Amino acid sequence: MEDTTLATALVRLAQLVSRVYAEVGKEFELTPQQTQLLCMLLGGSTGMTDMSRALGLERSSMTGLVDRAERRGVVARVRDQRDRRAACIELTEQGKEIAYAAHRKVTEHVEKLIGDIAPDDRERLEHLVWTIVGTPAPRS
Amino acid sequence: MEDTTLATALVRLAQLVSRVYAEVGKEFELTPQQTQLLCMLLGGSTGMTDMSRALGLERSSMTGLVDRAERRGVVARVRDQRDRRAACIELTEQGKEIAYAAHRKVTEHVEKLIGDIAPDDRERLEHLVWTIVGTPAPRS
DNA sequence: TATTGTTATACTCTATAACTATA
DNA sequence: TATAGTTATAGAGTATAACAATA
Repeated sequence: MEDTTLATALVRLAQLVSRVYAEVGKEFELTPQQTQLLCMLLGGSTGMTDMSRALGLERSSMTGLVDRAERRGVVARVRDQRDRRAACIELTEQGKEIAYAAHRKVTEHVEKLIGDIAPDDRERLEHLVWTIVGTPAPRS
Repeated sequence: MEDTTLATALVRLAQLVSRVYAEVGKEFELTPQQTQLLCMLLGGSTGMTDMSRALGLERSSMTGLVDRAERRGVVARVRDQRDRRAACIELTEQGKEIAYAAHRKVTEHVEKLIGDIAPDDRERLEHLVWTIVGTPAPRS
């Protein structure tokens, strides 16, 4: 009756990783969602609609998320001159520092989670997971 | 500048799995958290404190979560006769049905996510992930 | 007309602190 | 005293529907 399938293992892994966001965020007095937002913005600034798609949220939910992040001084809305409806969400200087630090910590925690697996296994795992998430690591 | 590390891949994987819970939950008119709660209870009934540890939540947060799940008729609090402080959270009949169905759907969605990887790779992945999450699959 | 983003509203989720009841 | 769970409170997260401004 014990469930030992691959799917269940991945679900468990995902839960552990999610908790990393919560723990790291706490160190910076950020919520898990704000931490995720900041890490995402390290990949570049984008508009509200793009971000809501990337995070799987409604646009109206993004408004609140960005409002609170802005109030904390980690992001800023910059109005686009070409399309005056659009807003570009950018990291502030403080936001960049926190985002870098948080990203580094998330990576550290996840590495600790992975533990000491053999380099061969590690490479296989990396390749397989990238295959699953759909953006395979470029052959180096 | 593109981040192709294993840690980043796992973070993405976690986000995809989280979304699966949200999507599946929606089909049953459950929130992602309620869906997770129900799936967890398929493993057996437990007390509030145990559950809060398992989910990484405060006990007071559990109270609310269980309140709402109870109001929906999917779980029930059963008082322990030996320790009259303790409450055992159980799935109702309807809760069991929904939990089974939701668990099946979650598995299906995750399987779809995994896609068509070779059986060999699949087995390797399964073994590696169970090693990481700490409850290795029994050698069958 | 379609799109971008916001507002209004109503829940759910979560934590902290203080509490009750039982052990 | 310690533990199991709840309540009170406050804030964060989220969705739906209706809206404003711009394209």
